[in-house]
Amino acid sequence: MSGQRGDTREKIRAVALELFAEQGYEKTSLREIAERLGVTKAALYYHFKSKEDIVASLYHDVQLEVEKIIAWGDAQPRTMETRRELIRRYYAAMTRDQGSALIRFMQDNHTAVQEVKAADQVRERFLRLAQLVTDPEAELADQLRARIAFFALNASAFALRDLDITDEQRHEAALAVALDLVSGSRADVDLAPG
Amino acid sequence: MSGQRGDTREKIRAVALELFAEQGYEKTSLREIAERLGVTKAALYYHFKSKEDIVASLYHDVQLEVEKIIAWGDAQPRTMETRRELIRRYYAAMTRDQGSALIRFMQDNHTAVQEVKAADQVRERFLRLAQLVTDPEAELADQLRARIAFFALNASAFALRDLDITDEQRHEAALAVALDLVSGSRADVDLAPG
DNA sequence: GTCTATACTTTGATAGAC
DNA sequence: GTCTATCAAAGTATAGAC
Repeated sequence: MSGQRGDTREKIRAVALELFAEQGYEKTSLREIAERLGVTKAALYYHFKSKEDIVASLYHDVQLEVEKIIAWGDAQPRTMETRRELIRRYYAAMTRDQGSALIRFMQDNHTAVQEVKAADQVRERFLRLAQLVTDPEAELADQLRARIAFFALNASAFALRDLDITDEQRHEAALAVALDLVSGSRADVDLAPG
Repeated sequence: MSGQRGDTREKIRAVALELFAEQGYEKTSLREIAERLGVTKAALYYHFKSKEDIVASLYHDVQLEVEKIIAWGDAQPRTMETRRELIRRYYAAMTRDQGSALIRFMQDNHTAVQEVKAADQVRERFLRLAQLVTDPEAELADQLRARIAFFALNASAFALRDLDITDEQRHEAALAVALDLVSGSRADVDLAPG
């Protein structure tokens, strides 16, 4: 109750993320967000200059998160173990607090918010992440396999939703598959870790 | 059958798919579709009872396509070769004529059109497809690996878009990775960190 | 059966009062 | 910092022309 000082903006972001993740960006109206907060639509426009500006601020958080992982990766030797650690760090980021909701939302709505500059930047960072786990000398199929690792983490919720398993079991399986994918081709089993 | 006047509905579907795929479902207005066809918005409401009804009719096509593959798979012995052939048939369906645009659109906009019953049915059919390539006795990670095969086909365009390759090269790599994923576990690889 | 004219409702957005 | 009032454009709906 104390201090609705500067946190109205944060509340808007929280409610928006919740509703966006639940029903999609376009299906969520500003009236809905405002009503949930007990304010008027116009009040939102004091804190954000547009609806897209709200979603852009959400994307910004994802970008910072991915940026940290890339910065770490850039400073490492380009070894297999670095690649595997990149997967682990991405996995950690997307399972931590709201990271999952954010990344899932971002992936789900990537056409809806196509023109947002922040979204483009995030996509660009994802590509950088993909490049970090890719050996450009490897065969195309092997490069694709490594990059698909990130999608395996993201897609696991949908791909396994008919199975009666816990979130933890799913997370564990997703990480195992992702690490497997990034670890090289099936032909060359001699790619030892480390 | 396709007389001069029965095909307005088809023209609407074609223009809608084109615009939806290009700029997304929500970003495409009925006015835009109508103008492109030289009719009024209201005319669309004679052929379709709502905007969602248009997209539902598009989803219906995808559903029929996937349904055919499932029907074939259900009639086969549940062998490894059947699973591999399921991947090939799905790959063929999504690279044939408009199949690619349809499936890509569907994947890109799956939150935007979440409440469309047809979309739910398509998602349900995808799950059925996933089950057909899954050995329920296998370890969870291996089940996920097999199911991720479909995502590898779908995600290859995004995952490799920084590489200077032809569509054919990408398709070939995607198919190779998908067949690899569906072909079983990689128990021989050590998944523990360094 | 096929479409237009018209109007209704809700959306994202702006201006100005308190 | 939030409100009221208002806007243009969107999706929707129906009456009626041909």
